[in-house]
Amino acid sequence: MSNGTPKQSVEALNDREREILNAVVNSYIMTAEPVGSRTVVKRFGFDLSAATVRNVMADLEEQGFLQQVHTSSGRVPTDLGYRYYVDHLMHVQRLSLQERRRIEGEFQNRLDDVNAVLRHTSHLLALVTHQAGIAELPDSGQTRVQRFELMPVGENRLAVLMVDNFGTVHSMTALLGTAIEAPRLESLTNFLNHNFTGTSIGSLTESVRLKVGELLDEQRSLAQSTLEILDIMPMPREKRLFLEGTVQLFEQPEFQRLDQAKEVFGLLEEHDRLIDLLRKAVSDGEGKAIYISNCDDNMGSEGIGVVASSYHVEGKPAGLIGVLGPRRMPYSRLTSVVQYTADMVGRLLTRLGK
Amino acid sequence: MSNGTPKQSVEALNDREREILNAVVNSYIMTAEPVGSRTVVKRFGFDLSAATVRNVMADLEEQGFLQQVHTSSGRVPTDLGYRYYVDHLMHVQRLSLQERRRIEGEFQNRLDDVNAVLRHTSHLLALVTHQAGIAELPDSGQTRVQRFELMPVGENRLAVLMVDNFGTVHSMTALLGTAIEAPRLESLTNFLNHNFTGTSIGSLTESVRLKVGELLDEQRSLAQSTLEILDIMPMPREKRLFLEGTVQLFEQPEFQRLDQAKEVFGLLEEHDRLIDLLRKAVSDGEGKAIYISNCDDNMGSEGIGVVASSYHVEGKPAGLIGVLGPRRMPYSRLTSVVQYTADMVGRLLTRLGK
DNA sequence: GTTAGCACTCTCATATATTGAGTGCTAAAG
DNA sequence: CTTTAGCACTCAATATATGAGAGTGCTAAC
Repeated sequence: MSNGTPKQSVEALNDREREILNAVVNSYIMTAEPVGSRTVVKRFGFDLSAATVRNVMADLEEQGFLQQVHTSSGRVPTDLGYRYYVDHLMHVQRLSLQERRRIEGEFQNRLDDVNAVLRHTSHLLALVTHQAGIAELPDSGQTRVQRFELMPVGENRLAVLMVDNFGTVHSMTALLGTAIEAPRLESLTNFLNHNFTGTSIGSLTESVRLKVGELLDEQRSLAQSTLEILDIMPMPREKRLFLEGTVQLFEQPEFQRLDQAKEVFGLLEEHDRLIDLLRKAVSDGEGKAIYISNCDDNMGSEGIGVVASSYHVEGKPAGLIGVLGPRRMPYSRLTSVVQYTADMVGRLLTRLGK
Repeated sequence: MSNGTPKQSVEALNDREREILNAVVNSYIMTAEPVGSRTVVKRFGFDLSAATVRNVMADLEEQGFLQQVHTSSGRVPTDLGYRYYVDHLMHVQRLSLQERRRIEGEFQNRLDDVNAVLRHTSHLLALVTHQAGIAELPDSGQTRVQRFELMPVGENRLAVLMVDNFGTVHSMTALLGTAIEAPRLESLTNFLNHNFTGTSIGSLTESVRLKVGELLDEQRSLAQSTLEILDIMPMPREKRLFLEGTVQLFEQPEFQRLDQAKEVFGLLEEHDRLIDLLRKAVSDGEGKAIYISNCDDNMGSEGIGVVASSYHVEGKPAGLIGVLGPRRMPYSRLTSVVQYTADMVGRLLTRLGK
């Protein structure tokens, strides 16, 4: 209604508008420079005059897809512009055979450990995309207990070891009030293995709690001990993601300004927020899993973009991987890289999980 | 001899020179601005005229302690100037009771795990000093094997668990060529525990290799298996240090220039280089453990300073902690903070190591 | 609907003057 | 011989003017 408000009501653009928007975004992605009307006709061979393009661009600006950094400079895509580009204009670039080979090749060696796989993944993503590569560890709902082992450590400390279905060993230390004697320890171990093998890590505490209620009196004390241990034991609050290639980000022209750079730097330190962004990408991006920062959600993540994809283990979504870079990123290429990599990771981990 | 060469031959400064150098360094540490002669007399109440101070400062420059960023600006300490300040001028500021209380208080809770202790330490250092806090894990020579445990994982994988004297559980996975049957596994475990309990982690592989030579034929095959496992098993190449508070660095005015900032950022990513710097500090600093970047050793660490201290476990140096910041740091305060913290950490870990 | 033309705007780079902090040097005072 | 006052000089930082270049919006003509 009012002056500056874009009329999004009819989001349908006509062919010419779409073509020009596409051109502007593409040009901006490549050069990081504001795009003018002349540039558009020249670089993309439009059979139109600059003046015409100018008119169209003015329309696009009115509709909120483009933006002038100042009166009379070229135009730059807004977040809405990117969104439209990503959702309707961009045609996902298939990976060349060469690129696919490269990714596959990188996954050939040493695949014996979930951590190794995902560290490698983040590294690979960073390498191939020249952005920051992120890889989240599998959801604790997807990893299941395969076996418990208890080891006394010192007088009143107990190491609780748990192997999950991926073969990763989780170790936690519990400080006990009273020492536990050897035979009791053994029966406790048996009790744990007998009752909780196959339980997902995420619901472990819950399961134990439930089980205790069901039990006969004879086993009650065992169960009680279990609870005691699990209560004291800090739940595996381990590293949740791998992050690599962050230095590359600061090569990008948009992060040359120090305030921007500092913001991103802060973001990279907070892994929880990174994971939130990945999640947001997957849910926002209608299958394309692209998040583009907009000023609305003030997550302190202005000016960045995220391409993410979830990897599946045994058919179920287990975790996320992705890349983070400036808002101006070659999404058309990145989406396929990320998706392909996610495929590989999923297949690998499925095999690893037997 | 030649023009610009400072005559370090007689490093002895007279009282006035020392006082003025001290004033300049102190002023620069506080303000991060080049210091002029007038500033010195005013801020430090010298009973001299600016002109006199000017002459002295010119002398100090000739001797290589001060430096002009350009003809006719105030002076700034050189690395040599800092070095002299740290070694001869600075009087270590004792910690206030309040500060000591704070540090002690922070170490009261949850001290059940080496990792937790050191993560906490780096965090604390960052918090108290407003610089980047670093804490290295105990030297692998100091941590000794307390117990082994072997668990089969899947068909041909073996989880090797090792508890060290601090109660930390190290777990590694070894991929085996052939499956190992249960009884053999047990004897292997016994073999390991019997022979290698008490060995330091650092020399473990070495010890095993030696032992194999000494053994009778009957036990030979066991030893052989051990070697096989240890060879395949990647040696605990775990996280070696904790690092926190890095964001604060970029508040400092010296890291406002992007090229400088990027350099430091790169340095922070490379943990090996950080540890080298800590070591360097401890060996350079004649008991004060302060490293000041100078252009000579081109470690890519221009413009930074490090205050470090080693913590001792059972009387022997086990690891390093410290802070990293711009070269201009309030060393007089930091040294005591770091040393006091190192004391605490050492005591804590000694208790933990029984 | 499209285009050419033109006036206008704004950034960027360059040149120029001004100010202020600080220096080096010299000559006089202690 | 040491200290100081005075003065000319240097240099960074700031503001100011200027022109070029890129790009726009608008209007009138095709």
